[in-house]
Amino acid sequence: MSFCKRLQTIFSNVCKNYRIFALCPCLTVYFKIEDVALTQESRLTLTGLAKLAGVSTSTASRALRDNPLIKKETRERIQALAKEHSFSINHAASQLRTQKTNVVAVILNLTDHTEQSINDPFLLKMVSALNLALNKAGYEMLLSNSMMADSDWASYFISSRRADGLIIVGQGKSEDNVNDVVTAKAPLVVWGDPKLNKNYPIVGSDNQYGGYLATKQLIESGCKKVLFLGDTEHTEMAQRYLGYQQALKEAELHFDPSLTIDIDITSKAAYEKVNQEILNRGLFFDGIFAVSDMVAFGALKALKERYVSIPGDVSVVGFDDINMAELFHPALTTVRQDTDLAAQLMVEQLICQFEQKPAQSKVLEVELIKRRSTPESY
Amino acid sequence: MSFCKRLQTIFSNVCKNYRIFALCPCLTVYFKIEDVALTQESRLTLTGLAKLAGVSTSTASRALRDNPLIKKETRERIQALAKEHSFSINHAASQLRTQKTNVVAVILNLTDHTEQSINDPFLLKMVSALNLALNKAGYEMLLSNSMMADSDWASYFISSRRADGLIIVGQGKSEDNVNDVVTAKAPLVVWGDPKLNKNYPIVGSDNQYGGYLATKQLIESGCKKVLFLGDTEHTEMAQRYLGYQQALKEAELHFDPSLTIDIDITSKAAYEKVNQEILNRGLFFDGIFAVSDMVAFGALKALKERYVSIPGDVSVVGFDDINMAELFHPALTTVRQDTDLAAQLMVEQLICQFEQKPAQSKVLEVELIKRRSTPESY
DNA sequence: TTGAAAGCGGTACCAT
DNA sequence: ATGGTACCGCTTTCAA
Repeated sequence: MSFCKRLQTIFSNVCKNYRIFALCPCLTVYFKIEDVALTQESRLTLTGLAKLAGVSTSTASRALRDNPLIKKETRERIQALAKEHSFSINHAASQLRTQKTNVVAVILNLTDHTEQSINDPFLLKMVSALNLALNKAGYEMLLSNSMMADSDWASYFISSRRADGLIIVGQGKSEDNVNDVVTAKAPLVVWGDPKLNKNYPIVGSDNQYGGYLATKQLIESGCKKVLFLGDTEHTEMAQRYLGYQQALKEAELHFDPSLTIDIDITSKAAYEKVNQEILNRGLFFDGIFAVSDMVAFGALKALKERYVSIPGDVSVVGFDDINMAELFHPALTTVRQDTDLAAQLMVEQLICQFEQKPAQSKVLEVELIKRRSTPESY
Repeated sequence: MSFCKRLQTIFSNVCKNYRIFALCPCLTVYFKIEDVALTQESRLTLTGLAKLAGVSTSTASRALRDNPLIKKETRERIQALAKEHSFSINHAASQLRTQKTNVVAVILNLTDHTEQSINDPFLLKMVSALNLALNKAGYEMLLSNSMMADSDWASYFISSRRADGLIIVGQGKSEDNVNDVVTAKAPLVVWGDPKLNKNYPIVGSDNQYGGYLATKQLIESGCKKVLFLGDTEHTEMAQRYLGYQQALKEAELHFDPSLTIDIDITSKAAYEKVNQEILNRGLFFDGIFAVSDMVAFGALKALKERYVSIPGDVSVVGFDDINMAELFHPALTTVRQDTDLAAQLMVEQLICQFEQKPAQSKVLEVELIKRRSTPESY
C-alpha cells in the first residue's frame, strides 16, 4: 500500500467527514465530504449547485427561475454553472412543493362498442396538435388510453397529482366518466359537441353547419338522393345528421329515412355496408355524405370496386379533412375541422381553469374544401 | 356575534391547536386540529387516511401497496377506506422518495430537413403501439416532440426525473442527441436500424430484407426498370436501398443510377417529383419501390393523374403497411413492419435497463403483403 | 405486526 | 440582495 493510500485510509478512519483531495503528502488538501459530494456518483442537486456557486439554496433556486430578486450577475453566474454541469431541477421535488405538475393528461375516450381506435387518423391529428399546443404553453402531455386510469380519471390523474388537468378527446356515447371528473372539480376540457349545454367547457366544431355545408354541396352538384353514412347516436355525428336534414329541407328535397345508413364510424364498416347495400338495392343513391373522411374512404373503396364513377355516378363528401383526403384519388371533398385551432382553444380553456378563471365552450368554424369527389362547380 | 361564535373565537385564541367541533355550549367537543384535518378542504393525504383508519402512516402506506407484512385484514380495511374516499397516492411525493417515475418519455426524433412530421401515419401507429405496450407494463407515456427538450434529452427527462427512460423513435440523420443520452447513462431504446452496431439497443425491422422482398416482387411481376423512390441518406432507408440493389443483382438486372430518385420522404415530395420526372423523361420505368407507404401514395397520385394504369403500366410496392394501404385504390402491395411487436420489444429492452440487466438490439422480421398495386401472381 | 422518524430535493416565507 | 428553515406527502429503516 502506497504512502498516499495509507494516509488516506488512516485519515478516513480518523474523521469520516473529511476526505483527502490531493494525494501528494506534502500538500494534502482536504474538504468536508459534503463539499465534494459533487464529485460523487450521486446526481447534482440544487444544494450541490448552490454549494458550488457559494450561495444558499434559496438563492440558487431563485436564480434558476430567473427571479428578479436576485442580482442579475448572480443569476447569470448560477445559470451558467447549471448549464455547465447540465444540472436540472428535480421535477418531483418541485412538484411536491408547488403542487403543480405542468403536465396535462390527454385521454382518448373511445367507447367499447366502436372499432374506432387510437389508430384513427383524425384523433391522432388531434393528439399531435394538442401535443404542440401544450408544449407551447409550457405543459407536457401525458397520453393515455383508458387502460391505466380505467374510469376514475379524476382520482388517477388529478388527486394523485400526475397531471394538473385533463383534456378528454371524444364524448363518445356515455358521459359518466366525464361527470365524475366534473364532480371532483378537476380542471377539464372536452373535445366534442360545443352546443351541448354542459357544466364543463366543450370545444368542438360547428357540426350541424358542417353537415349542412356538405349536404348542400352535394345537392348543388345535382344529387337528388343523398345517403347519410354514419352513426346517428354519436353526439357529434347526430349534429351533422341534423345539418344533413336541414340542407335537404332547404332544397325542398324529400327526406327519405332509407337513405340514412347507420354504421360504426370506421372505413371497414363503411366499406362493407356500402358493398352490401349496393348488392341488395342497387345504386339507389347519387351522393354520399360520410360523417368522417375515413368512412368516406371506405365508401369510395366499395364504389370503386364496383366501377361506380366518382363523381360521375356518385358524389362523395367527407368530414375532418385529414391529410389523406387530398392524397386520395379522387381527392376528397370534405369539411375541414381546424385541429390546430381546436387544440389551442382547449389548452387556453384549461389554463383558464388553472388560474381560477371561468372557462367557456367554444364553437369552431368549419370550412368546405372542394376537391374532386364532387363535380367541379360551373 | 352568537354565543357559539364567540366561544369559538375565544377558544381559538386560547389554543390554536384545538377547534370546537360541536357548537352546542353544553356539549362542546373539541379535537386537536390535526384530527379533523380530514374535514378540511385540503385533499386527503396518506396521513389523513391513516388517521381515519386509526393506524400509522407506515401501516397505511404498506397496506395500500399490499405489503404482506401487514395483516391481511388490516390491509383490506385500509384499501376499502381508500376506495371509499377515492384517495390516491400523491405521485410526486412517492416519486421523490422512491426516485422512480413510472413514466417513459417517447421522443419523435424528426430532423429539421425533412417535412416528415408528427402527422406521419407510421410514426403515429408506432406511438399508439408504444402507448399500449407501456401501459401494459405499468408505465405512463410522456409524448414529446423535440420542442420542450430541445436537444439535451438526458438532462430534461432523466436528470430532472420526469421519466425513468427514453424511447426515441427514428434515428434521423444525426445521432448527436442520442449519443448525449448514452453518455449520460440514461436508459434508452431507439427505433431505427438494428444492424447498426451501436452502444445502445436499437429495435427495428430488417430493412434490407424488406427492400429486397419489395424489389423482388416487382421483378417477378415482370418489371425491368424499377424505380427506387426515397432518401438514400436516411439510415433505415439506406438499408432498404441495399436490399433493392441486392434484388436487382440477383435477377441479373442492370443497376441504373438514374432510376434512383432521392426525395424527402413525404407524399407531397413523391407526388411532385414523380410528376416532374414523367414530364421530363416520359414513363421511363415500369415499377416503383417506394420507401414508405406515404411515399407510395404520393407516387400513385401522380401516376393516376396521368392516367398510368396500375399495375398495368407501372407496379408499385410500398413499405410499412399502414392502415390506409389496404384502403387505397388499388390496395397497396407493401412490406409490413410489425409495430405492435416492435413496441413490445422496445418496452422490454427498456425495462431490462431499469433492472440493470443488459439490453440488446432486436431485428424484426418483415413480411410482404401482396395487394393490387402489383399484378396477381400466376 | 405495527409505529416513529428521517429524509427524498426543492420552494417560499421570514429574517437580516 | 441573500440566507435559514419549515414544510410538501410519501417510503422505509429501525425499533418495539
